[in-house]
Order: sequence, then structure tokens, then C-alpha cells
Amino acid sequence: MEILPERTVERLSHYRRVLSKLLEINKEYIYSHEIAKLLHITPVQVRRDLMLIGHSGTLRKGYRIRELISLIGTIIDNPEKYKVAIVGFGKLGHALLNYLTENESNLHLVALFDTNPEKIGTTNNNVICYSVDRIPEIIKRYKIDMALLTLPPQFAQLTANQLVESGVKGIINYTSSILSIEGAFLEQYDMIASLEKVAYFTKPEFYL
Amino acid sequence: MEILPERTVERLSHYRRVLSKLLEINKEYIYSHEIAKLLHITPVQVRRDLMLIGHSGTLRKGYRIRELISLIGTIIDNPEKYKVAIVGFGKLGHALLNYLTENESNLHLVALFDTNPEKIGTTNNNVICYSVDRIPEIIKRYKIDMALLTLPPQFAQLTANQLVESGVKGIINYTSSILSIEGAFLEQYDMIASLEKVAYFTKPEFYL
DNA sequence: TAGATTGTTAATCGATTAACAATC
DNA sequence: TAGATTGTTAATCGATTAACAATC
Repeated sequence: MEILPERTVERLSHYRRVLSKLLEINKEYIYSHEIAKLLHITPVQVRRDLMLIGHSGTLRKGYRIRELISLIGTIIDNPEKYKVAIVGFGKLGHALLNYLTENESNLHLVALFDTNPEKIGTTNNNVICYSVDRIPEIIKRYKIDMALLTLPPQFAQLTANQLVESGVKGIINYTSSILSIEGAFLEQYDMIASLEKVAYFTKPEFYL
Repeated sequence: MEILPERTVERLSHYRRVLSKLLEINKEYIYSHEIAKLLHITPVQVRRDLMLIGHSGTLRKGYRIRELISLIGTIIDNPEKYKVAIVGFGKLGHALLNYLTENESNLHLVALFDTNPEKIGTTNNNVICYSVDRIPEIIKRYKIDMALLTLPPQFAQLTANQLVESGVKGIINYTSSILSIEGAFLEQYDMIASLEKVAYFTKPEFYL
């Protein structure tokens, strides 16, 4: 299959989540405009996304929910679960831990890392917190695929380099430090920029 | 001034942050390619962004850092500080509180809201945590502009409605619930979708 | 049948990048 | 002067939306 647009992948994740809820209440088929309404997007966009992943609906009946969920799974999931580590077990790291353990997903949280001796060695939601010194060892031993960076920004680049050298293939950088990465997919999420952006568009002169 | 593209606004936030650091070490002028290198973007993009905000550099000398920082401020900041509330004082809410108090910015955190009686009435980094029952009252009293939603997803839509009715003009929704908002700027940040997206692009068949 | 719906191509929109003129 | 840099327009790219054919 061709590589999908980033936005389509994000929406597939959304589709799966809302469809799973509908399956629980025994809905079997759904129209593109129903999905669109749930996500506040257009029906065309839904149909186009489904076209891209090669899913066919039934005219006048819509899409079979169970089938669609399982197709999305074969496309965005790995045959094996992705193994994930959280580097920096502060408040944000803890929030991510909760997200990952509360939400059923194809991601398997395998390790936490921190520098604080009081945290190192503890078990949190069944996941052990290791010293950051052991990053290369643990990443290689458990073949960890993805890392979430929630550590102080000044250590972000160095740690990212270590992670990639040890075999990590995807990184989400939640620190305010801007990283340069070779050989892995990088997603930056900058909370401050996001806050300042919303503040800008909140200005009174932009009200419609 | 014309309304700026979203991406430009985000980058302006980045420019300001890195330039402020350079000012501290007494750098006076900077070239577009230097800024570009720091942010891993192209020099053209930098120049175009600066063109959009009407900033002029000096040929062969570059841009005056102090001037540029202050111009960015007049564009993305408000004359008065934006007043911000965090709704849902869990781990993520706490992480955001730390971000906002550690980073000097034009955002002024005014209130926290939660349902937990043990949290209500406490003061955290000088900010009081109120009961969510008091949202309309407190939002109006302090004229809060922006709200960050970090509460359980099932309450997100209802709370967002209350916030907008009480005068909030910008919302960042960190819950996995997809919201529909009228009369305010809305930014969704869906951690699960973000994780699943990175997982998808982490797949071995996409390595270059 | 008429109306509703899927599936797909073409047009549009927003953002980035290429090209290049101006000039110190 | 030649080379480096800014500033700006035009071209390109990626994503969304419009238009519409197919068909139940």
C-alpha cells in the first residue's frame, strides 16, 4: 500500500475510536455523513480517506463497522505491538503513562526512564522506571520502537541521539527543545507554541 | 495587519524563544540562515515569515535581534496578558501548570478547576483550585480568555459550552473527545492519534 | 422512478519552496 | 567588483473540497 498522508492517518485513528464505541451499542452499518458528523468533518473527506485505504461500502447501506475497524487495524497497527518508552517521568510523563494504560491500543508501554533516585526502581502501572544511564541497554534488550521525550529540554537532543542509535524508530518530542534527528520519524509537540498560537487567534479583532 | 497563517504564528513563537536566548549571550544581529539552522527550517521560510510581519533586516548584517523580539511581541501578544484557566487538575493539568509558571510568556494563569474536594481550595504555584461548579462565576469575574481542557473526556463538551458562554474565546482540548464549538477558537490535541500516527510512520517499510 | 449514497476525478486552498531582482 | 544577503513573486506541493458519475 502506498504511504498515506499524515492527516489521513490521524483521522483513521479517530474513525477507529468512535466506531469502536458504536460497535459496543450494536450498530452494524454507518454512512459517511454519520461518521463525518461525529468528527466534525465533511462526508467527502471520510469517503476519500476510506478510498485511500481501499475500503468499500455498500450503496445505500453504508460501511460495515466491524470490517472497517479491522481494516484500519491492519493498516495503522503493527502485527506485533509497538513497544514504547517514556523518557522523563515527571508530571507529563505520568500523564502519558495514564493515557497509555487507560486506552486500549496497539502500543505497549515497556519502560520508563528518569534521573531521580526515588523514582528509579519503582513500578508504575506495571512498568518499571530505570535510570537514564541504562537507556541503550534497555532499549536494545526490549527492542523498543518509539520513545516519548518528557525530560528537561537541555537533555533532549543528547537523549534523542542515544535513543536512535539504540534502535528507536519514532520519537515524539514534548520538550520545548527543537531536535535534529536522522533515521527516525520525529514529531514535535511544542506546548508553548500551541498556547501562543491559540492566544493569537483569540484576539478580539479576529472574531467573526 | 492581515491575519497570519497558523504555521507562521507557531514559528514566530519559536523565533522569539531562540532569539531571547541569543540576546542573553549578547548577540545583536542574526542572519536568516542562522535562525533557519536553529529551527531546522529553510532560510527562505524565515525571510518570508518576517516579510509577513513587516520586519526589515539590514543587507549583509541580518536582523536586529532585540527589535525582532519586540516586534513579534506586539504581533502575537495582547496588550494585556491573556488570562488562562486549566480545567481538570490531574497529571496533565499539573504538567501544564508547570509549563506556564516556568516559562516566561504573555499568558497569565488565573485559575484551576477540579471536582476533587481534596484539590478544591488548594493553592498551587500561587494559583487557586476552584470547584468546577464555579466555572461561570470565576471565568466572568476574572475575564478569563483561554481554557485548557484536561478533564475526563465525557465532561469535555458540556464544560466547553459553559466556558464559551461565560466568555472564553480560545480553547485547547487535550481530551480525546471531539468537540464542537461556536464563537471561540478551538485547537484539538489528541495524544492517542498523535501516538498512532508516529507508530504508523515508524513501520519498517517506510524507512528511507 | 426519484432520491440517497458511494466512489473518484478535477478544482481549489493553504503552505512551502524555487527563482531571482535588488543591493550592500 | 564579486559574493552574500534580503525581499518578493511565481511555481510547486500537500491536503481539502467541489463536482459529478454510478447505482441501489
